[in-house]
Amino acid sequence: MANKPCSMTIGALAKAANIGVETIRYYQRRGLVAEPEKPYGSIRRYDEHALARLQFIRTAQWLGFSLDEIGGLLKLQDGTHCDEARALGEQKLTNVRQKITSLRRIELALDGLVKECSAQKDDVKCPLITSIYDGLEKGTSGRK
Amino acid sequence: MANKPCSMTIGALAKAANIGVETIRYYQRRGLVAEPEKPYGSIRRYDEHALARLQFIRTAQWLGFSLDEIGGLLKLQDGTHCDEARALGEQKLTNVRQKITSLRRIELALDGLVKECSAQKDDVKCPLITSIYDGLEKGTSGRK
DNA sequence: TTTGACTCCGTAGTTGACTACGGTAGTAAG
DNA sequence: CTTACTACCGTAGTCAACTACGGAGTCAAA
Repeated sequence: MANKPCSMTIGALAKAANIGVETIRYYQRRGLVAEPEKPYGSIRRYDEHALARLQFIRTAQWLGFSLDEIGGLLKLQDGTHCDEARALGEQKLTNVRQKITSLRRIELALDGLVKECSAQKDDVKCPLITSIYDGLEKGTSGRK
Repeated sequence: MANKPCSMTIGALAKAANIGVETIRYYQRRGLVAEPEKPYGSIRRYDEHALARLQFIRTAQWLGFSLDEIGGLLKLQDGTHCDEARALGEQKLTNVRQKITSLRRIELALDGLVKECSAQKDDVKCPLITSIYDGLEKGTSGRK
């Protein structure tokens, strides 16, 4: 479990995480990733923890969490407020489950649409579009 | 197959579609819905076609399409571009499935975290949070 | 006919998540 | 030591999708 010191500049970190430097700085301002100490008259250095955190953020983001929510998730990390952490975790879990349910409905709907689309040959109307028009019974959602 | 004229003001339309008036006007500016003729010195009236289109937009939005993409879908309406529509649908479907997969991984992780957290209440550290970092192998993530 | 709600329209503000700019200061290759 | 990159930092701009504002016109009930 030993690993090299692995200290990088913000540029190298950005490259490693496939994120823009400015974006990292933006996350720092938002408090999502820490700014490491800056040695007097020198430059900040980042390690693989910073990288892991950036990757976490990207993943969570892709999953549909906002940066604010991700901030909440990340607070689970310091472990100092286990109860709070658990509450947050539970909340997120509920949230995640809702998202899964919602996405599954969407999946079903899209799958049906695409299949109908492939099935129809030289019809005048595209079933995908007509179906969207006809409403396809979505969940309890308005938008987003 | 006959239906009443069903002409509404923009306010009534908004209410019927459960959308703000300003949002409708915004869609008009974006070219997603048409502005009906305005009788000299009077007010525009909207029919059930306008309503259908608004619902189409909302549904498509729920399916994960952006307004630009929706504009694209609407241009395919004549039905002669079914293949294109299907391609768009398939793309979204893939996207949705990736999200579901990832969310299920996070669901597992969160579920584990919460359970462990309840199990050992007054420990100094929640030993589990780190596993969010390790546990999320995610797919090919960039973002969004 | 008055009054109050609604329409019209252009423009401007908001939110979330970046992305760019510009000046100064550190760093690394030759 | 010079030169060419970065890094640092604050501030400002962008993009999508709204949302609000203000003033003038229109409609409908009392």
